[in-house]
Amino acid sequence: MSDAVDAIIGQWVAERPDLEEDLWPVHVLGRLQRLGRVLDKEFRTFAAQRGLELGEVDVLTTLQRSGPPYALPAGALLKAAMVTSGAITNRIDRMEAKGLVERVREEGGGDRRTVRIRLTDHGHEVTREYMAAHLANEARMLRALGREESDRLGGSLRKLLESFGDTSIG
Amino acid sequence: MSDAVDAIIGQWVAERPDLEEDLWPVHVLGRLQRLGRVLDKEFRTFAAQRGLELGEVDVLTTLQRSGPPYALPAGALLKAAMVTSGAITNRIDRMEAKGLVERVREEGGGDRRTVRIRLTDHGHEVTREYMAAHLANEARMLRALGREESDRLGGSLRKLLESFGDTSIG
DNA sequence: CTTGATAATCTCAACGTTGAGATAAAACAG
DNA sequence: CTGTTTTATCTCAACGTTGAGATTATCAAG
Repeated sequence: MSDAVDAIIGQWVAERPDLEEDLWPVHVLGRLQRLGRVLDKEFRTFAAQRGLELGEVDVLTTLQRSGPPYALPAGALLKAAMVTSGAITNRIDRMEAKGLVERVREEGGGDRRTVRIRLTDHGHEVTREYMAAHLANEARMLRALGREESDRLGGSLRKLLESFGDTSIG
Repeated sequence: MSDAVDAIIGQWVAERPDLEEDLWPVHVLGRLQRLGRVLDKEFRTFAAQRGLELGEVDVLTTLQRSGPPYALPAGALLKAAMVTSGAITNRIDRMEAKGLVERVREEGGGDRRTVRIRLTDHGHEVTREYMAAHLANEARMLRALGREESDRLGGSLRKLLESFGDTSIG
């Protein structure tokens, strides 16, 4: 069997035979790049059908899995999401308007620069429903691979992420 | 060893123990999503250091590997790049201004709707230099994995891409 | 031919992100 | 204390993409 990346590599070998020995990384990184695009599209559509932006899902799930009191500083969210400060401000503005989160400033002697983003009751409910549907969808997407090969694949991907220094959430 | 995704899954298990059995797909898809972001950033920086946008590299390499006459209709480019028509028009506008490609309309009895995008001599040279540096960079990125595990990993990723129906370039 | 449907590209406003800079608070040094 | 540096967030213009619609050309029927 062959996929789109095999076709691309085939074209390269035909056009630039001198590169053939150097094309092996494309089997991994070309596919990762392509899978990134495909998954991004898939997840974006999935979120849109439920009235959410992918970046908003990111914030919702980060807050939910952080546990009580389901509130994090904006800085923690932008590191977890790997985006810039402008993007987080934007997302929170939108989500606050939707009633999914609320900005909470420290009351007592806390740091008055930080703004904690807190999941509202509505945000909690939306996130719970979303996660259930999302996990079912992910399981479906991996049907072709099976549990055993998925585990092996996950192991190699972990190794790769570690080698890139991606060892903590934020 | 553990990576950022292990940390994320650990948080979920602590907060929602009832989901534990359903979290296994995250080991694969969560890492793919995260790798997508990391690689995107890496490749984007790499391209920017050479004065190119990632989307422009996409067009350049697609044209180069397509072989003589190094010209494709705009429609072929947008399918290969998995973007919409507006994005391709934009990219070609920019790249034409940079002298990397040129729009060529069919002369004789050809289809006068189609616009062929042709790599200029300058575009050829830029692409050749870029590919050499890019492949060296990719080999470096996979050092931690080694050739053998890279091949196994590539095989599983191919299977996944095939199951998503990603089996041809256009 | 003529009509209608399909196809290829371009146009343009809306959208989310980036990245530099502004603002304000806290931490540190003298 | 006072002045400097660092930290946390917000502001805003520029950028690339999306997605719907416009334009122009081809194809299929009658």
